[in-house]
Amino acid sequence: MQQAGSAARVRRNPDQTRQRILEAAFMEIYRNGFQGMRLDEVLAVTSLTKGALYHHFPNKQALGYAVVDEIIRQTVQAVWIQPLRGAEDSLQALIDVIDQLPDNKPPEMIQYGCPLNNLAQEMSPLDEGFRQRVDSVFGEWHGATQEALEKAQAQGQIDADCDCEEIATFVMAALEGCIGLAKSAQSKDRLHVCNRGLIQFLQSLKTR
Amino acid sequence: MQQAGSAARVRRNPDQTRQRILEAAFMEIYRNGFQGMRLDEVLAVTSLTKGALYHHFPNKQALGYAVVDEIIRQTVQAVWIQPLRGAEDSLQALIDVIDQLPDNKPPEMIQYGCPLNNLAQEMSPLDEGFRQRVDSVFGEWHGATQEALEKAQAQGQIDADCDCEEIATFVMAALEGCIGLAKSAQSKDRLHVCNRGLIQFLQSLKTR
DNA sequence: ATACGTACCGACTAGGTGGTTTGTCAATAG
DNA sequence: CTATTGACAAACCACCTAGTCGGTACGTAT
Repeated sequence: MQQAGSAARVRRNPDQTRQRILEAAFMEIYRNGFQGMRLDEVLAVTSLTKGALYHHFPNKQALGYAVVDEIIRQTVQAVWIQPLRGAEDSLQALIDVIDQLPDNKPPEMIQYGCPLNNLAQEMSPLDEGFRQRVDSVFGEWHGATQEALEKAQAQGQIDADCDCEEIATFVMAALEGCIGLAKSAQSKDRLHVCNRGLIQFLQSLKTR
Repeated sequence: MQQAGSAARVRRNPDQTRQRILEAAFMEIYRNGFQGMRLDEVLAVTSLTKGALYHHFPNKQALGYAVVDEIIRQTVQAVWIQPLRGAEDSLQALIDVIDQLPDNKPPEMIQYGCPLNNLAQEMSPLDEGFRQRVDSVFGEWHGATQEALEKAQAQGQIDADCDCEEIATFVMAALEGCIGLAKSAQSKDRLHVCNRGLIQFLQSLKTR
């Protein structure tokens, strides 16, 4: 028995410590923005100290970058990219993901919006490093969406003269806009309404 | 000759002083967000002092509220609402405004996005006062868009079974999404692509 | 057992930031 | 001309916050 207090954190586990910092930082950024995140709050949540944080990250900016690269990117992959890969009816899969969005991650999504877009809007004009990382995640998402549309097009579900790359861009934009409007209204119903419009658009692409 | 320095600011003009503070604050908020706006920077830009600012506004929050109520609201009216009122072909007027957006306010719109949506995304979860004011401006915008669509519907341009209120919501959301994506890519071209998608959606509503 | 490097602690610092206060001068009323 | 109020100046304060630094304890190789 070498220590009395904080018995739970058994021994040293630097990887887990780093991960805990990342996840706490993500939540703080999600709620308050990057500029609004306070390192002291991250430390309070994790029950760590300045020493631990600055051992794992050289400064606040690097912590923010790591949150984008390691936390947000994975979330986007899980929510938006994985469900499309391997779906037979990829257009329907896309519609399903959008349709089920309001019920998948409530109420945080309504209250705080999309973590990726939040950072994009806050930091893009202020910090080129953030902008590039966020844009890179958008790029992955865009690629998966485009692929899904092209597959549907190859199957004859979508008009052959549709530009799937442009449509994928618009779908992403519209979706972020829907989430953003719902957030500013703090209303899940508004998200439903908005998403219905987006699905209506996707339906309008179908060959008849 | 009662004073040597600062000869330009002729005499006292409280209304103009207040307006200068508001406009400088707007620009700082537009660039850095509300939390990122520094009062000292507003004062430096206006060549005023703390005394002047706190004479006209009780605190930073009230200044932010006034920026929404007096600056941003007017801008939205001028850009989005006025062009729709009184147009004969209101659907085409809507399309025109969207289409000409990238060339109307460059490059600030690309770099910093939509002032209204920026504040919505940053402050909605953090400050209910901001949220309500921003939501109210969105409401005015929504109303004008809905009216334009309903007028087009009454003229038989749009399918009778379209829900113009819902479509208006989606159009606003998609537009904000387009601007946001363009901002995160810092690319005017991306805004063009996105807007094209939105216009394609509006065209798809037309009766044939 | 010893030595060394990694992981982490926690007090401290420097600079920034919203807000306060006291004072000064212009404008206007009497 | 005088008194009063509004408009602003400028120094000041209390607090916050990112970042630093010397120290300590764990883990492991030797």
